[in-house]
Amino acid sequence: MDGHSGEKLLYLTDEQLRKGIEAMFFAYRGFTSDPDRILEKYGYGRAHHRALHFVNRSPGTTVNNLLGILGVTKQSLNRVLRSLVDDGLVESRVGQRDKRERHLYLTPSGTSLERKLADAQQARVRAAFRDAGPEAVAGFRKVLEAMMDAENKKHFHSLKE
Amino acid sequence: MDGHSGEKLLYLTDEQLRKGIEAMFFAYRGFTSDPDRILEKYGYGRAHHRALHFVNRSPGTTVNNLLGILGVTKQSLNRVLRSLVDDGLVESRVGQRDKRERHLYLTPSGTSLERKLADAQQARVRAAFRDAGPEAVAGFRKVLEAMMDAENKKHFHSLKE
DNA sequence: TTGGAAAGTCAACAAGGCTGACGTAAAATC
DNA sequence: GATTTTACGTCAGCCTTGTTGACTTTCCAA
Repeated sequence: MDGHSGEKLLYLTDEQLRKGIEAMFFAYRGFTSDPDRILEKYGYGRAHHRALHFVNRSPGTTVNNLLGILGVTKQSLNRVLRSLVDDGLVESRVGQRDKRERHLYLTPSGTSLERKLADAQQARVRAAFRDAGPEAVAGFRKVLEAMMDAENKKHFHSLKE
Repeated sequence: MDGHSGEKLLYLTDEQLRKGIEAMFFAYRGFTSDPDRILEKYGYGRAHHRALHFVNRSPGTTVNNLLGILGVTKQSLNRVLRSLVDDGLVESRVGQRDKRERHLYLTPSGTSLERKLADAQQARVRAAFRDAGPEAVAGFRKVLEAMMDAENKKHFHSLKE
């Protein structure tokens, strides 16, 4: 028996894993709650937020690229995208080189709502980061990245910074 | 200008906050994907997983307590709970002291499915924890806890170590 | 020139949230 | 003892957001 190695691996016990899993569950609820409240006032949902976020992050992205990032069907994305285009928050431009493609951009009102949602969400994350400190934040990022699928990790790294 | 403090607060810039937010989004997808695949085979969804998880964690918990933890309406929970009871995974016992209450327990088959789901989810979390190391895990937990609502933090701490 | 990729659309369906209303039993309170 | 509150269940209906399948149009590229 090696008491030392048992001590070192405390964070891998069933109990600790369960607590980590529960932490993800409860934290994710807080994570989405502030934007959710704003979206409700606009008659939008989380799917609209995600679309606005990633279009803002990669202006000119194609629908197909967005599908890969969001991991939903085109029918599902199209419904969300259509309402955003109809409401004048997103502009869909036919591709120059390849006219089958649609390139997506936020309009000024789209940018404005995205900013509002990001502010709300960032306020909570900023507070959490500040409270936890830089080393905790580094650990947080490290664990989250290790938790991603290979596919999602690719998308994650393809986004700037 | 203070270059030093700018350096120290790098993790609070807009870019870093956005990356933290995106990390949560992509990681949460990985986090739920393994149990989701198992649930599908049983004709269940994430809501069933959550119910099984928390009933397992607090055997004998009341419906009302579970409602608080899950943060959904009783109609929504009831639909899920009914199917689990009908399928013989959860047992609902009338309270001894207060007969209005229903106390919830996993049956052997309920325990078995919960174990299977937990194994799948824990495998990924364990691998992520192992890769990231104990200090990263501590930071991960610290940030997640700071991200929770007061209400959720209360629920989180009420669950046994 | 033709095959296939990209995009859009229609229809139908399911999970899982929600509100509102109603009923029942039991506990708590007046 | 009568009334009110609590805990739970249930019916009905609605919404968002995911799914599959089928079909069309456009248009690049082999």
